[in-house]
Amino acid sequence: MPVSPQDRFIETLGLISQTEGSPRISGQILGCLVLANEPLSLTEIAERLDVSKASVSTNVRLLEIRGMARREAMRGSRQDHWSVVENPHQQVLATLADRFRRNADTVKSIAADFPEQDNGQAARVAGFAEFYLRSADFLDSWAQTLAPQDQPEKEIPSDVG
Amino acid sequence: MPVSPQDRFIETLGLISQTEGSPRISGQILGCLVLANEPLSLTEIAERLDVSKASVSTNVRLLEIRGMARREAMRGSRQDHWSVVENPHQQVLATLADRFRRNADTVKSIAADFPEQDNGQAARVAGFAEFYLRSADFLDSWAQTLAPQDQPEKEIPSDVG
DNA sequence: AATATCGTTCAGTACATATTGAACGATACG
DNA sequence: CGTATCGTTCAATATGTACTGAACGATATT
Repeated sequence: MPVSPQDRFIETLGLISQTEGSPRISGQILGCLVLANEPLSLTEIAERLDVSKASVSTNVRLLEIRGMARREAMRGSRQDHWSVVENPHQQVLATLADRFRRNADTVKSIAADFPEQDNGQAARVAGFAEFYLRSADFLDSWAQTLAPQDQPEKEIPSDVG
Repeated sequence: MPVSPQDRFIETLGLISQTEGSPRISGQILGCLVLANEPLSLTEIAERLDVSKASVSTNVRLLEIRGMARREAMRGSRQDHWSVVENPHQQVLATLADRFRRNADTVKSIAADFPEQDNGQAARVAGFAEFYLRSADFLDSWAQTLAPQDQPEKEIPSDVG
C-alpha cells in the first residue's frame, strides 16, 4: 500500500530533525502543523502521529522554544491549540545563530587561557572562535532575508544584495 | 587540578560535534590535530585522547569524508599520519550544503505527489524545499568567502616512482 | 618465506536519550 | 463543592548508536 505524500512529508521532516540532533517527533509535529494549516489540539496531533500525548506535550514546547510553533487559545475549547508561526525557517536560523555565538564565546575564552609560548595554538583556537562568530552573523543576515517584506512602517535598505 | 586549555578545547569541540549530530570523538580528534599542527599517527591520537584505536580509525576517516582531515604518508614511518586541512570550516559548510540540497530534492519530489485539491498543502511543502535549496546556495556562497584568497603554491613534485 | 607491525572490520557492550504510561495538579463545568 | 477534562511531570522502558576488544588482512622488514 502506497504511503500518502502527507505521511512522507511528516516522516521526512522527522528524519531531518533527527539528523540535526533534535527528537524525531518534533519534526513530525512540525510537518503535521504545516499540513493542517490550522491550530491543532495536543490530542489531535497525538492521534495523527500515533504517539503519546506526553511526547507531543514535551516536543511541541520544544518547537515553541525554537520559535517555530505557537500556542493559541481557541474559542469554545478548553484545549490548547498549536500552529506554526509565519516564518518557521527564519526562527530556526536565529536559534542556530545563537548556538554558534555561544560556541564562539566558549572557544574564545579558552583561547585566552593559553600561555604565551604555545606554537600558535591560541591563534588557531581563536580562529575557530572567529569562525563561529562570523557564522552566527552570517546566519542572522540570512534569516533577515526571510523576514516578511510587507512591513510598511520599517524601511528596507535597498542596497542589500 | 585545573584542566589545561588544550583539554578544554578538545572537550569543547567534542561537545559541539555531539550537538551537531556527529560522534563526540570526531570533534575531539579534530581539536587534537588542530593543537598539534603536525601530522599525528593513529596511535598518538588514541593515546592523547585515551580512547581505542578502533574509534580513532573510524572517526578519523569520518573527518576525511567530511573533508576536514587528510591522511599523509610520513617518510621513514609505516604509520599513517593525519592532519587537518587548511580550511576545515569551508569543508564542513560545503558538506552541510550538500545535506540541505538533498533535503530540498526529497521534499520537492514529495510536493510533486500531492493531488490537485489539497488546500495549498503542496505549495507549503514546496516552500520547505525552496528554503532548503536556497539555504544550500547560501552556505556555498559563504564557504566561498572562506576560500584562500592567495594563489596556492606550486605543486610539489612527487618522488614516487 | 616467516615474522612483526600496521589499520580495519565486526560482534558485543555501554551509554545516552527519546518515548511511554501513570500519577499529579490545575482549571472549567455541573 | 464535587467531578471531569485538560496539560504536565516523572520514573521506567525501549531504542539507537557510540565505543571497545579481539580477530583479521595487508604490508614491510629480516
